[in-house]
Amino acid sequence: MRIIFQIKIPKPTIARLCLLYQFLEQAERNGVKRLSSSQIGEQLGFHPHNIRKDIGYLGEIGNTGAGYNVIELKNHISQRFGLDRKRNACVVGLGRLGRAILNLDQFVLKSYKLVAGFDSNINKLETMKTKIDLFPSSEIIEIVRRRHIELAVITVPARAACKVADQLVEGGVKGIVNFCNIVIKPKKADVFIRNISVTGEFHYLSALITLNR
Amino acid sequence: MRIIFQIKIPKPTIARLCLLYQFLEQAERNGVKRLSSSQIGEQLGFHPHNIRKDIGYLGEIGNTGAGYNVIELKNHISQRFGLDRKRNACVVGLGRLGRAILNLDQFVLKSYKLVAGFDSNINKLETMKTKIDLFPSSEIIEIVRRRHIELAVITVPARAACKVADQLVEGGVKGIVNFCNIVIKPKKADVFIRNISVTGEFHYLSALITLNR
DNA sequence: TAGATTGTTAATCGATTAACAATC
DNA sequence: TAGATTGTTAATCGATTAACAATC
Repeated sequence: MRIIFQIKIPKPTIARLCLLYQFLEQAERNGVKRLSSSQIGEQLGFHPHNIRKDIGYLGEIGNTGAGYNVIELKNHISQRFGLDRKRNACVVGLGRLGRAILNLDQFVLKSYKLVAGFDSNINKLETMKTKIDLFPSSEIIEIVRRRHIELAVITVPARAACKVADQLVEGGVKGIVNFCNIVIKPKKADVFIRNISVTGEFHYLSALITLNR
Repeated sequence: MRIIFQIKIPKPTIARLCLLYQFLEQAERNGVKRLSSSQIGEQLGFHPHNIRKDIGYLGEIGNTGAGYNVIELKNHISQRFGLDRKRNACVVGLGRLGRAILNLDQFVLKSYKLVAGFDSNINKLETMKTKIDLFPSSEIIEIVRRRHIELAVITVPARAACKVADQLVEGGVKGIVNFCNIVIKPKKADVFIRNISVTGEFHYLSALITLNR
């Protein structure tokens, strides 16, 4: 028996295990039953050492000599990382991108449920067709609180993004995916923000290409 | 005078400097002329030490005692990372998300130019209204080659993503933003892939929330 | 059993933080 | 000049890679 609860998992490990989780879902759909650390490393582009070490943080065992059971391993990650919990989410800013995300189907969204969409343009809210409830942005704090929304996607124009983020956090949101072309930094230690934009990703790729790293 | 050319820039540094670049653009728009490492660190959530070290890799100097000139620093990053080069890009998969990206305006896209959209559904190509030239997916390799496309966004259904990526790379694409719910690994050392999905980001945020890291 | 593959400790490598002299 | 802030070296910290005993 091992003592596992207080061990701190490094952030790079968390990121890799999330990737591994997605990979295991694929594998499961394809009917793969077992995978060894070297097979996983091969597919994901990591060293097998690294995979084993990462999995070691879960405090759970593969089968010595026979690799990992795909479903078991997947379940361990989802339990440890809280991916098995249903979480409510919302989208703020219903331009093309926001509407595209609001229309993702439940199969793609997995355990996340979109329970609200927000936009500052009230006319837009009235004319839009969607199964998800829509509200004016002025009601963000209240609705987030009432519907226990933990996660949010921001797709408003850049200048409005910071204010929206503050309101979401005030309502109780703990995680934000910010798709605006702007860097938002969390103001509270228990709130996490991912700043993602097509241009930002293009910049990073351009840098890698240029430096050939 | 310093010898700077052969110094290898660590990946975390590249990522931070890309973030810094975006931040400097904001600052410039807001009329900010100078920034110190502690001001930058404050805004971006890094230690000033780290900022200075990172900037040090550019082999260029701030003003001792007076911080960094916003425009100069921005230019150094863009030159070193090749962000000043115009690069052609394309979008493969013209569902809602793909169309949203295809319609991003040039102000948001900065130095990147979308020069082609692809979809396997030819009817869709004929009925879509857009200023960007559209082609059937079967022509990816040819068009990518002919139009010197370096960057691509993939927004096709997950099962088609790998094949699309292979074709893009064969045509000469060097950087891919994959928005599918699937992990694609680059098959050539000089090709870089960013796997991004709303669900994947939600997973990572959920893990951080659950582990409170 | 023999081969394969894990889990874990140790060794290396790299990145972050600290400190301080240089200097505008 | 004095205060502020950089650039850079050194010290610490953390993560990755290597190696190997344990074991299915």
